[in-house]
Amino acid sequence: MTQTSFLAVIRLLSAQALLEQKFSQELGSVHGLSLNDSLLMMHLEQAALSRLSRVDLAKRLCVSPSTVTRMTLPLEKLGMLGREADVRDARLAYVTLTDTGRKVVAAARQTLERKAKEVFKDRWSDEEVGTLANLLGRLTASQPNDLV
Amino acid sequence: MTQTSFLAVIRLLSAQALLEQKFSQELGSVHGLSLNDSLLMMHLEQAALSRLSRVDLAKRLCVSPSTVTRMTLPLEKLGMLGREADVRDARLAYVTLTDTGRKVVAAARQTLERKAKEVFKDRWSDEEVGTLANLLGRLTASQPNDLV
DNA sequence: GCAAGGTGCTTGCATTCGGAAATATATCGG
DNA sequence: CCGATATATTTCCGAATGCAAGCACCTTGC
Repeated sequence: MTQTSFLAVIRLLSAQALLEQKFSQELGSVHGLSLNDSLLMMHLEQAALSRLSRVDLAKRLCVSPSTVTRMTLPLEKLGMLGREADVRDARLAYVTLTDTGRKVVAAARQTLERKAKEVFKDRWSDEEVGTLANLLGRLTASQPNDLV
Repeated sequence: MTQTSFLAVIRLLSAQALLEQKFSQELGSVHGLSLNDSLLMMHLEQAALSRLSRVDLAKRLCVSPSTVTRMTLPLEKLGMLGREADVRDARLAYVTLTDTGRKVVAAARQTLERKAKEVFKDRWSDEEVGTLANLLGRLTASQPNDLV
Protein backbone atom coordinates (compact mmCIF):
# COMPACT_ATOMS: atom_id res chain seq x y z
CA MET A 1 0.00 0.00 0.00
CA THR A 2 2.75 2.45 0.87
CA GLN A 3 4.45 1.42 -2.35
CA THR A 4 1.28 1.94 -4.32
CA SER A 5 0.64 5.36 -2.81
CA PHE A 6 4.18 6.37 -3.57
CA LEU A 7 3.88 5.14 -7.13
CA ALA A 8 0.65 7.03 -7.64
CA VAL A 9 2.13 10.27 -6.35
CA ILE A 10 5.33 9.99 -8.36
CA ARG A 11 3.40 9.25 -11.51
CA LEU A 12 1.06 12.13 -10.85
CA LEU A 13 3.99 14.50 -10.60
CA SER A 14 5.56 13.10 -13.75
CA ALA A 15 2.31 13.22 -15.66
CA GLN A 16 1.77 16.84 -14.76
CA ALA A 17 5.25 17.80 -15.95
CA LEU A 18 4.51 16.06 -19.21
CA LEU A 19 1.13 17.71 -19.70
CA GLU A 20 2.36 21.15 -18.80
CA GLN A 21 5.08 20.79 -21.38
CA LYS A 22 2.54 19.74 -24.01
CA PHE A 23 0.09 22.52 -23.25
CA SER A 24 2.19 25.53 -22.40
CA GLN A 25 3.70 26.27 -25.75
CA GLU A 26 0.56 26.35 -27.86
CA LEU A 27 -1.39 28.14 -25.18
CA GLY A 28 1.23 30.85 -25.04
CA SER A 29 1.71 31.30 -28.75
CA VAL A 30 -1.99 31.20 -29.68
CA HIS A 31 -3.62 33.12 -26.85
CA GLY A 32 -0.71 34.85 -25.15
CA LEU A 33 -1.58 33.22 -21.87
CA SER A 34 0.37 30.91 -19.62
CA LEU A 35 -1.29 27.79 -18.32
CA ASN A 36 -1.69 29.39 -14.91
CA ASP A 37 -3.13 32.53 -16.46
CA SER A 38 -5.76 30.37 -18.10
CA LEU A 39 -6.57 28.52 -14.92
CA LEU A 40 -6.91 31.80 -13.07
CA MET A 41 -9.35 33.13 -15.63
CA MET A 42 -11.31 29.89 -15.68
CA HIS A 43 -11.77 30.15 -11.95
CA LEU A 44 -13.17 33.64 -12.48
CA GLU A 45 -15.35 32.36 -15.29
CA GLN A 46 -17.33 30.11 -13.02
CA ALA A 47 -17.29 32.32 -9.95
CA ALA A 48 -20.33 34.22 -8.75
CA LEU A 49 -20.33 37.70 -10.30
CA SER A 50 -17.22 36.68 -12.26
CA ARG A 51 -15.06 37.91 -9.45
CA LEU A 52 -12.86 36.51 -6.71
CA SER A 53 -10.57 38.00 -4.12
CA ARG A 54 -6.85 37.60 -4.60
CA VAL A 55 -6.35 35.32 -1.63
CA ASP A 56 -9.20 33.16 -2.82
CA LEU A 57 -7.57 32.85 -6.21
CA ALA A 58 -4.26 32.06 -4.55
CA LYS A 59 -5.82 29.19 -2.62
CA ARG A 60 -7.52 27.78 -5.69
CA LEU A 61 -4.35 27.92 -7.73
CA CYS A 62 -2.11 26.76 -4.88
CA VAL A 63 0.16 29.75 -5.33
CA SER A 64 1.15 32.61 -3.04
CA PRO A 65 -0.92 35.80 -2.89
CA SER A 66 2.02 37.77 -4.27
CA THR A 67 1.98 35.58 -7.34
CA VAL A 68 -1.67 36.43 -7.92
CA THR A 69 -0.88 40.11 -7.63
CA ARG A 70 1.85 39.82 -10.21
CA MET A 71 -0.13 37.54 -12.53
CA THR A 72 -3.12 39.84 -12.66
CA LEU A 73 -1.15 43.00 -13.32
CA PRO A 74 -0.36 42.45 -17.02
CA LEU A 75 -3.77 40.85 -17.69
CA GLU A 76 -5.38 43.91 -16.20
CA LYS A 77 -3.37 46.18 -18.47
CA LEU A 78 -4.48 44.09 -21.44
CA GLY A 79 -8.10 44.67 -20.45
CA MET A 80 -8.87 41.05 -19.69
CA LEU A 81 -9.22 41.53 -15.97
CA GLY A 82 -10.63 44.33 -13.88
CA ARG A 83 -10.52 45.45 -10.30
CA GLU A 84 -13.47 45.95 -8.03
CA ALA A 85 -13.67 47.08 -4.43
CA ASP A 86 -15.88 45.56 -1.78
CA VAL A 87 -18.54 47.77 -0.25
CA ARG A 88 -18.06 46.44 3.25
CA ASP A 89 -14.39 45.56 3.40
CA ALA A 90 -11.99 48.10 1.98
CA ARG A 91 -9.11 45.62 2.08
CA LEU A 92 -10.60 43.47 -0.62
CA ALA A 93 -9.64 44.08 -4.23
CA TYR A 94 -11.64 41.65 -6.29
CA VAL A 95 -10.28 40.44 -9.57
CA THR A 96 -13.02 40.56 -12.19
CA LEU A 97 -13.33 39.07 -15.64
CA THR A 98 -14.06 41.61 -18.35
CA ASP A 99 -15.99 40.87 -21.53
CA THR A 100 -12.70 40.79 -23.40
CA GLY A 101 -11.29 38.38 -20.86
CA ARG A 102 -14.34 36.18 -21.16
CA LYS A 103 -13.83 35.82 -24.89
CA VAL A 104 -10.13 35.11 -24.54
CA VAL A 105 -10.57 32.49 -21.85
CA ALA A 106 -13.30 30.82 -23.89
CA ALA A 107 -10.86 30.46 -26.77
CA ALA A 108 -8.11 29.23 -24.47
CA ARG A 109 -10.49 26.69 -23.05
CA GLN A 110 -11.20 25.35 -26.50
CA THR A 111 -7.50 24.90 -27.10
CA LEU A 112 -7.15 23.12 -23.79
CA GLU A 113 -10.11 20.88 -24.53
CA ARG A 114 -8.66 19.92 -27.85
CA LYS A 115 -5.25 19.16 -26.36
CA ALA A 116 -6.86 17.23 -23.54
CA LYS A 117 -8.74 15.08 -25.99
CA GLU A 118 -5.49 14.36 -27.83
CA VAL A 119 -3.91 13.11 -24.63
CA PHE A 120 -6.43 10.29 -24.32
CA LYS A 121 -7.04 9.75 -28.01
CA ASP A 122 -5.19 6.45 -28.22
CA ARG A 123 -5.56 3.45 -25.97
CA TRP A 124 -8.07 5.06 -23.63
CA SER A 125 -11.74 4.15 -23.31
CA ASP A 126 -14.29 6.72 -22.23
CA GLU A 127 -14.80 4.80 -19.05
CA GLU A 128 -11.12 4.86 -18.18
CA VAL A 129 -10.87 8.59 -18.66
CA GLY A 130 -13.95 9.00 -16.49
CA THR A 131 -12.45 6.84 -13.78
CA LEU A 132 -9.27 8.87 -13.83
CA ALA A 133 -11.21 12.12 -13.60
CA ASN A 134 -13.23 10.80 -10.68
CA LEU A 135 -10.23 9.60 -8.73
CA LEU A 136 -8.36 12.84 -9.28
CA GLY A 137 -11.48 14.68 -8.21
CA ARG A 138 -11.25 13.01 -4.84
CA LEU A 139 -7.73 14.35 -4.46
CA THR A 140 -8.79 17.89 -5.24
CA ALA A 141 -11.97 17.63 -3.23
CA SER A 142 -10.27 19.21 -0.25
CA GLN A 143 -9.71 22.32 -2.33
CA PRO A 144 -12.10 25.17 -3.10
CA ASN A 145 -14.35 24.93 -6.08
CA ASP A 146 -13.65 22.60 -8.92
CA LEU A 147 -13.24 23.92 -12.42
CA VAL A 148 -15.21 22.84 -15.50
CA MET B 1 -15.85 12.64 -23.83
CA THR B 2 -14.16 15.93 -24.59
CA GLN B 3 -15.61 17.26 -21.36
CA THR B 4 -14.34 14.29 -19.42
CA SER B 5 -10.86 14.54 -20.89
CA PHE B 6 -10.75 18.21 -20.05
CA LEU B 7 -11.93 17.54 -16.52
CA ALA B 8 -9.29 14.88 -16.02
CA VAL B 9 -6.51 17.15 -17.23
CA ILE B 10 -7.61 20.13 -15.18
CA ARG B 11 -7.90 18.04 -12.07
CA LEU B 12 -4.51 16.49 -12.71
CA LEU B 13 -2.94 19.92 -12.88
CA SER B 14 -4.73 21.03 -9.73
CA ALA B 15 -3.82 17.87 -7.86
CA GLN B 16 -0.18 18.28 -8.71
CA ALA B 17 -0.11 21.86 -7.45
CA LEU B 18 -1.67 20.64 -4.22
CA LEU B 19 0.75 17.76 -3.77
CA GLU B 20 3.80 19.83 -4.58
CA GLN B 21 2.75 22.32 -1.97
CA LYS B 22 2.32 19.57 0.60
CA PHE B 23 5.62 17.89 -0.14
CA SER B 24 8.03 20.69 -0.89
CA GLN B 25 8.31 22.28 2.48
CA GLU B 26 9.15 19.22 4.55
CA LEU B 27 11.41 17.83 1.88
CA GLY B 28 13.36 21.05 1.83
CA SER B 29 13.63 21.56 5.56
CA VAL B 30 14.45 17.95 6.43
CA HIS B 31 16.75 16.91 3.60
CA GLY B 32 17.70 20.19 1.99
CA LEU B 33 16.38 18.99 -1.34
CA SER B 34 13.72 20.34 -3.62
CA LEU B 35 11.12 17.98 -5.00
CA ASN B 36 12.81 18.06 -8.39
CA ASP B 37 16.19 17.41 -6.79
CA SER B 38 14.75 14.31 -5.22
CA LEU B 39 13.20 13.10 -8.45
CA LEU B 40 16.48 13.63 -10.25
CA MET B 41 18.35 11.56 -7.69
CA MET B 42 15.70 8.85 -7.72
CA HIS B 43 16.13 8.54 -11.46
CA LEU B 44 19.84 8.05 -10.91
CA GLU B 45 19.11 5.57 -8.14
CA GLN B 46 17.46 3.13 -10.49
CA ALA B 47 19.65 3.76 -13.52
CA ALA B 48 22.26 1.31 -14.71
CA LEU B 49 25.61 2.18 -13.10
CA SER B 50 23.80 4.89 -11.13
CA ARG B 51 24.49 7.34 -13.89
CA LEU B 52 22.61 9.18 -16.62
CA SER B 53 23.51 11.83 -19.14
CA ARG B 54 22.18 15.30 -18.62
CA VAL B 55 19.88 15.25 -21.62
CA ASP B 56 18.50 11.94 -20.50
CA LEU B 57 17.74 13.38 -17.09
CA ALA B 58 16.17 16.42 -18.71
CA LYS B 59 13.81 14.21 -20.71
CA ARG B 60 12.85 12.15 -17.70
CA LEU B 61 12.16 15.21 -15.59
CA CYS B 62 10.51 17.15 -18.42
CA VAL B 63 12.82 20.11 -17.87
CA SER B 64 15.33 21.82 -20.11
CA PRO B 65 18.96 20.67 -20.25
CA SER B 66 20.09 23.97 -18.80
CA THR B 67 17.96 23.30 -15.76
CA VAL B 68 19.70 19.98 -15.21
CA THR B 69 23.07 21.68 -15.41
CA ARG B 70 22.06 24.20 -12.81
CA MET B 71 20.33 21.67 -10.57
CA THR B 72 23.30 19.34 -10.45
CA LEU B 73 25.87 22.03 -9.72
CA PRO B 74 25.07 22.57 -6.02
CA LEU B 75 24.38 18.87 -5.43
CA GLU B 76 27.78 18.10 -6.90
CA LYS B 77 29.44 20.57 -4.56
CA LEU B 78 27.66 18.92 -1.65
CA GLY B 79 29.14 15.59 -2.66
CA MET B 80 25.83 13.94 -3.50
CA LEU B 81 26.42 13.79 -7.23
CA GLY B 82 29.53 13.15 -9.30
CA ARG B 83 30.61 13.61 -12.87
CA GLU B 84 31.86 10.92 -15.19
CA ALA B 85 33.04 11.08 -18.78
CA ASP B 86 32.17 8.61 -21.50
CA VAL B 87 34.98 6.63 -23.05
CA ARG B 88 33.60 6.83 -26.55
CA ASP B 89 31.80 10.16 -26.64
CA ALA B 90 33.65 13.12 -25.18
CA ARG B 91 30.52 15.27 -25.27
CA LEU B 92 28.79 13.24 -22.60
CA ALA B 93 29.13 14.25 -18.96
CA TYR B 94 27.26 11.65 -16.96
CA VAL B 95 25.72 12.61 -13.67
CA THR B 96 26.49 9.94 -11.09
CA LEU B 97 25.08 9.20 -7.66
CA THR B 98 27.70 9.09 -4.92
CA ASP B 99 27.41 6.98 -1.77
CA THR B 100 26.51 10.11 0.15
CA GLY B 101 23.85 10.90 -2.42
CA ARG B 102 22.47 7.39 -2.20
CA LYS B 103 21.96 7.74 1.54
CA VAL B 104 20.34 11.15 1.23
CA VAL B 105 17.95 10.10 -1.51
CA ALA B 106 16.97 7.01 0.46
CA ALA B 107 15.99 9.23 3.36
CA ALA B 108 14.14 11.62 1.08
CA ARG B 109 12.30 8.69 -0.43
CA GLN B 110 11.13 7.61 2.99
CA THR B 111 9.76 11.06 3.64
CA LEU B 112 7.99 11.02 0.30
CA GLU B 113 6.55 7.58 0.95
CA ARG B 114 5.19 8.68 4.29
CA LYS B 115 3.65 11.82 2.83
CA ALA B 116 2.21 9.84 -0.07
CA LYS B 117 0.56 7.44 2.33
CA GLU B 118 -0.97 10.37 4.20
CA VAL B 119 -2.53 11.65 1.01
CA PHE B 120 -4.62 8.52 0.60
CA LYS B 121 -5.05 7.72 4.25
CA ASP B 122 -8.70 8.70 4.43
CA ARG B 123 -11.49 7.63 2.14
CA TRP B 124 -9.26 5.62 -0.22
CA SER B 125 -9.23 1.88 -0.61
CA ASP B 126 -6.10 0.05 -1.68
CA GLU B 127 -7.80 -0.85 -4.91
CA GLU B 128 -8.64 2.73 -5.72
CA VAL B 129 -5.07 3.88 -5.16
CA GLY B 130 -3.89 1.05 -7.36
CA THR B 131 -6.32 2.02 -10.10
CA LEU B 132 -5.14 5.61 -9.97
CA ALA B 133 -1.50 4.53 -10.15
CA ASN B 134 -2.24 2.31 -13.13
CA LEU B 135 -4.13 4.95 -15.07
CA LEU B 136 -1.45 7.55 -14.41
CA GLY B 137 1.12 4.99 -15.50
CA ARG B 138 -0.51 4.88 -18.91
CA LEU B 139 -0.08 8.63 -19.19
CA THR B 140 3.60 8.46 -18.36
CA ALA B 141 4.16 5.33 -20.44
CA SER B 142 5.34 7.44 -23.34
CA GLN B 143 8.16 8.72 -21.18
CA PRO B 144 11.52 7.11 -20.40
CA ASN B 145 11.79 4.83 -17.45
CA ASP B 146 9.31 4.89 -14.66
CA LEU B 147 10.45 5.56 -11.13
CA VAL B 148 9.86 3.31 -8.09
C1' DG C 1 -13.27 54.15 22.05
C1' DC C 2 -9.12 51.86 21.82
C1' DA C 3 -5.44 48.66 21.88
C1' DA C 4 -4.07 44.05 20.11
C1' DG C 5 -4.23 40.77 16.90
C1' DG C 6 -5.90 39.06 12.36
C1' DT C 7 -6.61 39.54 7.29
C1' DG C 8 -5.86 41.29 2.39
C1' DC C 9 -2.75 43.18 -0.63
C1' DT C 10 1.70 44.79 -2.41
C1' DT C 11 6.82 45.21 -2.84
C1' DG C 12 11.89 43.91 -2.40
C1' DC C 13 14.95 40.22 -2.61
C1' DA C 14 16.64 35.77 -3.70
C1' DT C 15 15.88 31.50 -6.22
C1' DT C 16 14.47 28.75 -10.15
C1' DC C 17 13.52 28.01 -14.79
C1' DG C 18 13.23 28.08 -20.17
C1' DG C 19 15.05 29.68 -24.60
C1' DA C 20 18.76 31.35 -27.48
C1' DA C 21 23.48 31.42 -28.35
C1' DA C 22 28.09 29.60 -27.91
C1' DT C 23 31.34 25.74 -27.64
C1' DA C 24 32.92 21.13 -28.24
C1' DT C 25 32.40 16.76 -30.16
C1' DA C 26 30.30 13.18 -33.15
C1' DT C 27 28.36 11.37 -37.44
C1' DC C 28 27.31 11.20 -42.17
C1' DG C 29 27.90 11.91 -47.24
C1' DG C 30 30.98 12.53 -50.64
C1' DC D 1 39.92 13.66 -45.23
C1' DC D 2 36.43 17.46 -45.35
C1' DG D 3 32.34 19.98 -44.90
C1' DA D 4 27.63 19.89 -43.27
C1' DT D 5 24.61 18.56 -39.91
C1' DA D 6 23.36 16.76 -35.42
C1' DT D 7 24.04 16.20 -30.46
C1' DA D 8 25.63 17.33 -25.48
C1' DT D 9 26.63 20.76 -22.42
C1' DT D 10 27.11 25.31 -20.59
C1' DT D 11 26.22 30.33 -20.07
C1' DC D 12 23.49 34.58 -20.46
C1' DC D 13 19.29 36.89 -20.03
C1' DG D 14 14.57 37.57 -19.08
C1' DA D 15 10.35 35.79 -16.81
C1' DA D 16 7.96 33.56 -12.92
C1' DT D 17 7.69 32.48 -8.05
C1' DG D 18 7.89 32.25 -2.77
C1' DC D 19 8.97 34.46 1.46
C1' DA D 20 9.46 38.17 4.56
C1' DA D 21 8.30 42.76 5.47
C1' DG D 22 5.32 46.60 5.25
C1' DC D 23 0.91 48.97 4.87
C1' DA D 24 -4.05 49.44 5.22
C1' DC D 25 -8.07 47.85 7.15
C1' DC D 26 -11.04 44.85 9.98
C1' DT D 27 -12.45 42.45 14.34
C1' DT D 28 -12.34 41.30 19.03
C1' DG D 29 -12.08 42.15 23.90
C1' DC D 30 -11.94 45.36 27.29
